[in-house]
Amino acid sequence: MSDKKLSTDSYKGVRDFYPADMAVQKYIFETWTKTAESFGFERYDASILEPADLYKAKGAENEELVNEQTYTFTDRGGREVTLRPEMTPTVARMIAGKQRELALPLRWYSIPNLFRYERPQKGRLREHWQFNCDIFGGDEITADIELIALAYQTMINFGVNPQKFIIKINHRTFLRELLRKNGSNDIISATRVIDRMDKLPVEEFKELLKEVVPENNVEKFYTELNQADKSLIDSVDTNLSLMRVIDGLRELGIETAFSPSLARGFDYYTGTIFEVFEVDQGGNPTGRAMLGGGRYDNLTMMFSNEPVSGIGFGMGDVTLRDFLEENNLIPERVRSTTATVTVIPETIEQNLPAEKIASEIRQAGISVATDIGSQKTDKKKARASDRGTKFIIVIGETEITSGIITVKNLKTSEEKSGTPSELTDFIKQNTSVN
RNA sequence: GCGACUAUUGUAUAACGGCUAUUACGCCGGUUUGUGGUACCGGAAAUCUGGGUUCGAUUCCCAGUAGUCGCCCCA
Repeated sequence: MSDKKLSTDSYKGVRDFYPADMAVQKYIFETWTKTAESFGFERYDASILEPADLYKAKGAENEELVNEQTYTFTDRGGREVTLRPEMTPTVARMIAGKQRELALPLRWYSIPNLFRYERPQKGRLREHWQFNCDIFGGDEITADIELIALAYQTMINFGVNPQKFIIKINHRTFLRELLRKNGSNDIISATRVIDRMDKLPVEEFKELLKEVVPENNVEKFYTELNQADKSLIDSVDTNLSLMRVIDGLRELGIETAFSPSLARGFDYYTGTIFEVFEVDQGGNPTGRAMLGGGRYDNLTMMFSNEPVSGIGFGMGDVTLRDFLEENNLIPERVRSTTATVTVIPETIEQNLPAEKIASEIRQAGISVATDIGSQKTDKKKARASDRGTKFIIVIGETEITSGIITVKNLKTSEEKSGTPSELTDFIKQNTSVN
């Protein structure tokens, strides 16, 4: 056999979830689900496959995204298909499809896997899972407040100290007016430049600003972008909702940081925009945004003439997981995936009788695994202990003929004998105490 | 698409250009142990691929490949 074997590596930029990884993933999904549902959000999903037109139709400004950063292929019937790179067009399609029967406002969430074709790097892979929450319709100000409160609560439910993150907030209309006031006429590219402020050295950033506002306005504009001050909002005077959103959140006990330089990349945002960042000890944002979102108008435009507006955010599992691990926020219990009870037959002949006993205990709603390996009993016990099972039951000839088995609590070394049904209470009591 | 860096058992690592390539964890087997946790003994397991320099290359050079981290872009 000299033929070349296949590599066991996963495809570039995607992950294998071995049980230990999957346990963490499950914890993340469960926390997302629990939080969204505690706000009355309903879950939806769709296929990862979408007609390529869904993304192309969004307009020329997304050309790079569609042509270079999606997985797009032709199916056997000659149709162009794309692996969904984001959830918004899909949810817009779904809403437009049932617009007549859906009563607004709607609170919907989803945990889709999304794909983008690009070079993997820290916090960015080719496939990731994203917690997507949207409120469609409803009073604009309150919807914004509620959605940001949900974003906040998500962080809290992961056990994150509020000192460890910051919610940056801004408003697209405010940004546009601020730019106009400073003499910019190309809003779209100006927004792109502004979005990079925190990434670039000051002088380099100012150089870029010269391309979007008149040179004699650069200093003043730069100062304003750094001015996290509400008086700046008033000075722009556009009758904005931004103030009311910030104040409303404060009433709910949630502090946000007004950030004139927050822009976000996508063009479909029209109102409130926000991002959540990790902060260092001095309270300064670090790294990549963990969560981001904003308000959009007329989301269903490409499907119908009846406008539906909303506000939503997305939170990726890759960045979140990095953050949780770096901050030791993944509870130890999450990592243990072993059954509560391990039944250990002494010989292979006793495997089947052991399965029968395991089955009886399972009837009581207890998770039970049987170690059907060929190792010696000692090895099996050691293995069960290493894997974190709470109880072991050794099955030998005596147990099978008598029907009386002995269960041992590995933590306390306490033992109890009896028939399987007599022992379930003992197991349950000790499990709940944990 | 552009750039920087890295590549040694399953994982993490060590080795002035020179003995049989180190150590830990994990895995397999054994002894000890109160029905496991401890301790001890033993075993399998690696220099990415192809060239070059050299008496001799894991080590130096070149190319390829792969990965990591940036840039671009950000859903």
